[in-house]
Amino acid sequence: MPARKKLTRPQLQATALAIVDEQGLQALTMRSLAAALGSAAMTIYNYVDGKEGLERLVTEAVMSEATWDDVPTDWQAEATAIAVGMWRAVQAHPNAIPLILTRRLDSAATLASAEALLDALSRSGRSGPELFTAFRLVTVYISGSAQTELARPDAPVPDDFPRLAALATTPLSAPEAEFRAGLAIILTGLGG
Amino acid sequence: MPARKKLTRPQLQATALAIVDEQGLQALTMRSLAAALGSAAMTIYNYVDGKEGLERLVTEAVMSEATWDDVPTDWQAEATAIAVGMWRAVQAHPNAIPLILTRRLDSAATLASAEALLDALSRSGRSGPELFTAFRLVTVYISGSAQTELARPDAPVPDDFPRLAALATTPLSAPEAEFRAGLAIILTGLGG
DNA sequence: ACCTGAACACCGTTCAAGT
DNA sequence: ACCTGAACACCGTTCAAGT
Repeated sequence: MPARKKLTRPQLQATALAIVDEQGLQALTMRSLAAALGSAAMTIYNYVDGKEGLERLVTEAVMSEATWDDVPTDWQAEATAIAVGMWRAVQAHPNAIPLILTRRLDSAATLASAEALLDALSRSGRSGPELFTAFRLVTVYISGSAQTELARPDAPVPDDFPRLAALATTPLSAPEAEFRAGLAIILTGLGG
Repeated sequence: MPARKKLTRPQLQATALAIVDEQGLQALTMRSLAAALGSAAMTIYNYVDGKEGLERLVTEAVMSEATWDDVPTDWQAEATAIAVGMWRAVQAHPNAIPLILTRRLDSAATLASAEALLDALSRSGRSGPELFTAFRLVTVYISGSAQTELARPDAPVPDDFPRLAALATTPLSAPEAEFRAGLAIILTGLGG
């Protein structure tokens, strides 16, 4: 009588993401996930390759949420649509952002978005190293944008930095508008 | 007879960074740092605000290494020099990159670089929200570039992603050349 | 003031035993 | 095959005691 599988990977994935969304990244442990699923801690190891595999499950879940309208347009509009789709997926799970920033993103879902973006960028006429540079620029911008707070320190800026202090008082536009504005500059540089 | 200070913050900082550089991020613990300094684990708490304060010490150490030549030139050349200086500081400490990506960078050293970059960008004629967007774009590109591997998955790319597969075989230019190429596109978009 | 060892409440993971 | 509890080797941090 071989033991039946008690859980499924999608089940782990959904529960793990829920824990991260609701209680933060540090609340996701082998033990907490197992408890939420009503099983023993060691059971998780039958579905996932250790803690790192569990974290990969979370980044996959986030990136697979990326969607965009696929109406045929010029390459800039399409690249924008895909980049915004990926950005929105990340922003929907702020607690997972440190994972997105530090883990390798090579799930099928992420690769599909990357392939679509690459296709759009190739229609700018680039190929080979130039295409690679353009692709890297846009993807780096997407992931880097996840960490918006980098630029805006939350502690008061010392007086010796007048330009930063002035920046701290300029009104913010909405996060997505800000993301689109930076992206538009990149696309201009790419020959928009 | 009040107890004398046994350690100094710069001493902690240098030792912590050395541990990260030589043994990786996971090797930096309160206990390992204390042992390297010949004192008890709890002593560290007299110099630093817990583990998070210790990590801040490391990011400060890395970012304070950023330098650049300050010869008067056009704003694009100056922005490039500063950005490359920051990029080099980060690349010199690859094991610290996850910390750089996820921790708030508000040490005086980082703010000084940011102020200089902002000054260069303001000479493009921008101010207010437009200056903010330009600044955010460049800083996001710098930090995002720390994670170069994002774009290039190390596992073989599945056949359903032909463009990514093709990209995986295009020759790499040197990392700094790649960084500069992307930055040049951004500066073109900013009206180079 | 600053230092320290012991103890506490956690981790991820190994191991041996169950079905 | 898959599940599980106990145990191991760690963490960061609290506490009480030293100087």
